[in-house]
Amino acid sequence: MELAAAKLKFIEAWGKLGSEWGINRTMAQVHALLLISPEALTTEDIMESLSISRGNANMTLRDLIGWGLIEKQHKAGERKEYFFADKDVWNIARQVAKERKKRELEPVLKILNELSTVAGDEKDPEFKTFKKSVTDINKLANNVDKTLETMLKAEENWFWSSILKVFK
Amino acid sequence: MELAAAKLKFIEAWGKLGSEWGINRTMAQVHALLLISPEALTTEDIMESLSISRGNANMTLRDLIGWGLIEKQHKAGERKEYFFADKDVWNIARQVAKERKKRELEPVLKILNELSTVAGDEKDPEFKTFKKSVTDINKLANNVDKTLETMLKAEENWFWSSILKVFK
DNA sequence: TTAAACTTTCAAAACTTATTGAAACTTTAT
DNA sequence: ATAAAGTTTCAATAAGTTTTGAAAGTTTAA
Repeated sequence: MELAAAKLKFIEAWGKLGSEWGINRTMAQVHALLLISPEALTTEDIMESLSISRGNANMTLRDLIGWGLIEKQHKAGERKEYFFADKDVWNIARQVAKERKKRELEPVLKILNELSTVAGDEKDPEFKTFKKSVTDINKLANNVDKTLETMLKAEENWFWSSILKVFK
Repeated sequence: MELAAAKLKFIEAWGKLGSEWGINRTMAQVHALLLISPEALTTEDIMESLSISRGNANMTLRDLIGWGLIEKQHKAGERKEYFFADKDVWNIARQVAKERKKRELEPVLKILNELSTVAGDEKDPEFKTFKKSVTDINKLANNVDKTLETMLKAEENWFWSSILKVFK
């Protein structure tokens, strides 16, 4: 396979994966483009490579900075802003895990805790079923939360060797 | 908090979480409703509880069956079909993990393997950067795949106690 | 201070996805 | 065989999301 074709395929696949995970396609594609680019790129470069408008490129770049996945770079003597992506895939995974934990898991944990306080008649099947589901989900969510917490602090090699050793 | 209010809140929260995870809101809500319902429900019950149309209810129920999250139930002497959800939260988590692995992770692994075969000049920064990203993502994805594989086979208590023990 | 270079914003348009509702279809009981 | 009960389909529509592009804003150099 040719490098040029492989790049296109990679960008496309990353975009698709992103959209299945609630990250918009363009954002994932811009990230992919920067990830495989050895040099920092300008807004213009990105607009051209992906055939997107200036407005779209600008918003997307801002979002990616907000997710901690890319950074601005200033080149001495140049007006233009350049963007580059952290190339360390473990950092990327941690950064995404951190953001999703904050944006999604934590609000859910908060609600589950509230819902655990519901009072009712232990003889009522409606109450019992509700309580059991909420309690069980709460436990699961807490375990996920603790595991993510560990992941955020961990070195890649240590993390996987620990997990895979136990499970092999 | 009142049981009735708590139920509504749970259904709403589950729906929101679903939509953040690429599962449509209605599907997540129907699942939530069945999860906290001690009895199997009819299409009518669901339509009414969630104020959705017959067509939508029918499609959503079919999708949930496709995900292995709910089942049809026949009551002796009744024409109507009833639906109920597996109440075991670990089973649900496994089922979701299994489907997403199949639908999302496996296609990505396939593409990554194709992309790893790309040939090029080791001195070319374009090539080196591309190759490194693809290789690193491939490794990460394989580790996730193995971990999920273990999870699919595991008992809940064993799984979490193994993970949390190592990480404490 | 001015104007060129560049960035940001946001309302409108394009696109995508979800939902409705009525018609077609299937099953069952008589 | 028929009609009642129930289920499924799908074209039309609604709702939601993303993208555009032009105007407004900002920064820099001369």
